[in-house]
Amino acid sequence: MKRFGSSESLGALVSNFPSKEEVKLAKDKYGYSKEFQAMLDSLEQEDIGEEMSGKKRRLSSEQVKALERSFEVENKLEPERKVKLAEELGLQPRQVAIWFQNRRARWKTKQLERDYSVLKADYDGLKHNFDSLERQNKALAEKLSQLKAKLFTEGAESNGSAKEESPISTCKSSENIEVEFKNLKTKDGSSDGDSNEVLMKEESNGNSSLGYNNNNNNSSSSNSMVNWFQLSESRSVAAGKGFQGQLVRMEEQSLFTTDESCNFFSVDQAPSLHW
DNA sequence: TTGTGTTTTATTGCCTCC
DNA sequence: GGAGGCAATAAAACACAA
Repeated sequence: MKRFGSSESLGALVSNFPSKEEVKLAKDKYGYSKEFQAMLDSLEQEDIGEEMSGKKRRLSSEQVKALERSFEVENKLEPERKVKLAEELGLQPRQVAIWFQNRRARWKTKQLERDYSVLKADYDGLKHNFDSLERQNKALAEKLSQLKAKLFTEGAESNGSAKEESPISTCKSSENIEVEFKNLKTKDGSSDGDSNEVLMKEESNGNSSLGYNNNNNNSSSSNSMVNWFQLSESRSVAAGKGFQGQLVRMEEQSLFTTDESCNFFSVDQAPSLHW
């Protein structure tokens, strides 16, 4: 049934046109004028010629419309429906089957294109976010080294009077850093209660899923640092997912060793993200 | 008009299911 | 082993710029 001879396929090609018998019958029945008779004869010759050459013939727009409607209902074709459709449209059942097959192939291609654009949009969004976080991370690292340098010089100045005091390590303890950030926050006039406000602002900007507000990139580094903490606090409440969520949880659970807090902002050791 | 790219119709070969 | 589906492909029909 799958394989068919050339006569069957040719028959399918000309199936939606009047047969030679039909043309002959009409001539006998209606007795055409000489001119019309000649035209019919030439048509007859053309018809035979096309049948012999086996040219493809496109389906009419009505036939295609009907097939499309049927495809929308169900893209697979049961034998009964195939025969019924073929009868309704004056086509061979095989033509209907082929049309459905090709139509499914076209649909699949389109679907792949749609899936691709969705995935690409997702990827672009994530990449944009990642770049933004990377920039922020860099700025924070720079600020941290500035603070460390400042602290070192202050320590050196006061070192003359308190030599017995334990030397300041190259990296501050996490408690000291925390105290310093708290001071910074109070200097900026912000309080803990502002954290939700930042989050809400951010979410109202349409960055609710992952994003930082990129407009913050040009703000002063102390502001960005404070914002970072505010965001961290807010996100621990908002149960952030993935990378950010992990950072917040680490902070909450005091998982930072002194060394870790030193390296935390290191751009060279950016966390690897498994997409 | 013609060359070229795209779409549509049909064929072939292979695979799976019953 | 027959029936039907799918991927790859051929070839005709069509669209369109030059």
